[in-house]
Amino acid sequence: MELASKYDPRAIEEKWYQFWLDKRLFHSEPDHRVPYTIVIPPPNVTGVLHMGHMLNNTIQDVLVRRARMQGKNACWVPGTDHASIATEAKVVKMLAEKGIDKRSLSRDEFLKHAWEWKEQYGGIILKQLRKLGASCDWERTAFTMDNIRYESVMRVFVDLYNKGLIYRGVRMVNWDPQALTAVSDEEVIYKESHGKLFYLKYYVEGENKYIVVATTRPETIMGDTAVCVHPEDERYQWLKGKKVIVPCVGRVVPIIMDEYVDREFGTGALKITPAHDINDYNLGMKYGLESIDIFNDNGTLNEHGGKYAGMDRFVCRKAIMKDLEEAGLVEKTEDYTNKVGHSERTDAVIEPKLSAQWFLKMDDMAKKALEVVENDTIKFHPAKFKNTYRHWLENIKDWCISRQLWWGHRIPAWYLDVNGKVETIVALNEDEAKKIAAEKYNYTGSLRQDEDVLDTWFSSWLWPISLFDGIRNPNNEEIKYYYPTADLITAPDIIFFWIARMIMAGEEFRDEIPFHNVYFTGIVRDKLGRKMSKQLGNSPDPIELIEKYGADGVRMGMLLTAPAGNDLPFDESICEQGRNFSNKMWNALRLVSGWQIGDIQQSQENAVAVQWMEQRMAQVIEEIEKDFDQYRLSEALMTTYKLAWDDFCSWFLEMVKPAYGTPIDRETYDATISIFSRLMLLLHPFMPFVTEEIWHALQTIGKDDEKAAFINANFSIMNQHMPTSVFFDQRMLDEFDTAKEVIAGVRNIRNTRNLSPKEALEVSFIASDDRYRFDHFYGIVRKLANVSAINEVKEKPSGALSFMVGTMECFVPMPENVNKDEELKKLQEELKYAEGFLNSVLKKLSNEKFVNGAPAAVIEKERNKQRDAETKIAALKTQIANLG
RNA sequence: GGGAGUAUAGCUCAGCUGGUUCAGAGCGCCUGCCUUACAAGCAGGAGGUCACUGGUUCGAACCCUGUUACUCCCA
Repeated sequence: MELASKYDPRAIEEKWYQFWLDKRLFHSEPDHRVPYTIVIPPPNVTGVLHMGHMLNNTIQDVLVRRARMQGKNACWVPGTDHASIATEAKVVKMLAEKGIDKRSLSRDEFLKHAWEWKEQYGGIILKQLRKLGASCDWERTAFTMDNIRYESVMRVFVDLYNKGLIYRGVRMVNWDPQALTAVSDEEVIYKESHGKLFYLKYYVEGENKYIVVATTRPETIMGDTAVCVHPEDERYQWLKGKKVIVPCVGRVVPIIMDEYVDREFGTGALKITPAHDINDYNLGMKYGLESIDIFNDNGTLNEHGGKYAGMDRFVCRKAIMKDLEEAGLVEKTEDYTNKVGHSERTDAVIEPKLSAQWFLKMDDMAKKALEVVENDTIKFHPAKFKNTYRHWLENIKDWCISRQLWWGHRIPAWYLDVNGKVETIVALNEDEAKKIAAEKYNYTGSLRQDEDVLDTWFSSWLWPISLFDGIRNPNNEEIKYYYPTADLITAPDIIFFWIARMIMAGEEFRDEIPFHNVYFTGIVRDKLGRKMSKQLGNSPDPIELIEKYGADGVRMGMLLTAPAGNDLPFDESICEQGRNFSNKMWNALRLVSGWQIGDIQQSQENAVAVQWMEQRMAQVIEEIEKDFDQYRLSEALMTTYKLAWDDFCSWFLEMVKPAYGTPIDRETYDATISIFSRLMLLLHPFMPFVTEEIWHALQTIGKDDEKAAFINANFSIMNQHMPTSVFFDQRMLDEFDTAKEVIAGVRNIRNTRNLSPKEALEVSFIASDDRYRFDHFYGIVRKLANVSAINEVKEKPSGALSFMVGTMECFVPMPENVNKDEELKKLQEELKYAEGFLNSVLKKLSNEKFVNGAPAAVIEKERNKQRDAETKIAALKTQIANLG
């Protein structure tokens, strides 16, 4: 069969993914094997694949595929989350485009549209993951709002409510006036913004004096109910006990004195608006101030806004400043830069707002969640994220879990009026609630369900448990088998949103951690170090990248520059390296598949080549295993890459490659196929497609009749056993390293002296010491450096060029055209370096403190260095003398 | 404002417990090659005051002081 000289991934990748699916090779069921479980960080159901997903899921796939090949029962569970705010926003927009106003719909009607939308457009991302090669168990695909997950959330809510951990209260929340919902503290992004600091005059009641108050938000003066100064501020002692008039509004409010005030900021006087600032709110509680809410939910002013009622908050700011100016109530205006909170979802400026919300108490859960990370029951890779984690958990606040939306898990709380008092019933469903109403309150009328839904994270925090139905059926076989999961792979920006809370849920509902290791990926940035985002348009389309470089190429590109926890400056050209590597492997296959096998004896060189390659492979496998143990995936890949490209292709194949038109012996051929196949196994987790293709080809070379049967069987590289490290002969590897240097030395001389590679050279050497013996490799040196003879000599042959391998001097005959001055110069430079080095060693050895203080082994090493340097210097001096 | 992290070759990163000729890898770059698997390639080569400063030590890229720059998190 003829193979194309360039590897074309397209058809091949599609073919094998379908093959894996057809044979259900990704599917897992509990059995006697050791489980290896990963749950996917559920992407937003509205999302499309971006580079962050590519990185994240490539890493997961590498780990899962490796575990599977190590004989574990690997299970990677995929799914999506319902993303309340994002999805609702999309559906509202879609409806608006059809001319439908959300407000004209009932809740049920709206949800019907939302589900339709989800069925039609949601989850594209999961299909895209297939192109990447993700070996997810698709039969287990879950959604945070499917039946099992929905009911799990309900149960958890009821349970926590009954434990007294969930409560409803009026609190200051982060209000998103665009999405019309509260968002959690974690969903607020603070951005630097250039604004103004306005200095306003508050006249003292009944006097012609005033106090100046600085504010960035003059529109909130409608809600002012006090002015606060520091009790020790000498400038304001005269105000004690007095009242001031809020400019424009005319309201008379008290002066309060509290140490909270920063005397350095502005004028040291602070206006207090308890309804619209969290700190003001706290002061309001402390001093019993009135709280006047001046905003509507959409960020316009309400009836308390007086003449500004109905105006948007930012329009109002301008209008009110104009009026204040005209009334002479503005002292001055300064430019001012401060951090303003924006909604993570809509980017709207967050409005602190008092409202009734549901909260989950965090104190006890936080304690447990912190402990298991602190004591390494759960390991973080890299460990530096423990600091961030600790800091958050030690300063944790209760979690606001309600959202004023329709799309999501509706809060299972029902209200009823009993003797003019509102009672709350929390139950799994309305029937249960009615039962309770009847039993507890003897009430049989209708109930009113809470209008709000739960924060999306309130379902994702259960993910590792609810995926295996462990909330509803805590003792089922699957949860017992798959939980706790092995590794969680995610970006550090959701360490609080998700990771911490999953740990809490694990402890709370299963009394067990949800995973053993957390691998933090970096954030994918562009070449300029900017975060990739839709707005900037600096993110390449992953699907286009895959079409261009192949999934294998892109996977390799992503992994190569992605050490754990480090940001990843992504440049498309690194995918090229991956594509080139696929091509290299492909061409190795082309070479091997073209070999004719002859009925001949294995040569000594080939025998040694095979032996050496086996040793080298064993050595590298050990390194790879170490890399994986430490979650150093990019290093593991680079190590494998070099084994394949350098050791296997550049060295081994060149050693055993038969001359054109001649056959190879059976023994070497079989060994080559075996080594090549194992190489593909090692590489498979990183590059699943090309390795499956080549592996299959290798098993069936020259056996066309067996091919079909082979494919029909469930043979796949996926479930072969990953080679493990075995004992290897270090001496042999060292010997080869010497041979390699001899070969490089000869090639270098050819290169720099313009000697044809076709002309054979004779090499001789003086072995000063046994460390540099390379007896087994003479034949290989002859073949790879085109050397006609290798002779050990006692003295330097006359008329020869030389180079050194360690302390061994090697010689090749001096070509005619050699430039003696240049040779001399080179030798003298080398000599100078060697003498300098010797000096530094001698200095150490003549230092009494060193000789007395350093361990014996270190001193011995220094003495060896001294001897080596002296040998080398002597050799160089002779060479110089001979030349001159 | 509080906390954390990073700084090593042109770029992206390794460098473990301070001690081999320890200053490394990949990419890029330079030179020469279309040598019957591969130019998506082969062979060879050049590149660094380990951010700066002071200290500890017989010995520092590594430990400690301070400085600077950048990044992230929290308020």
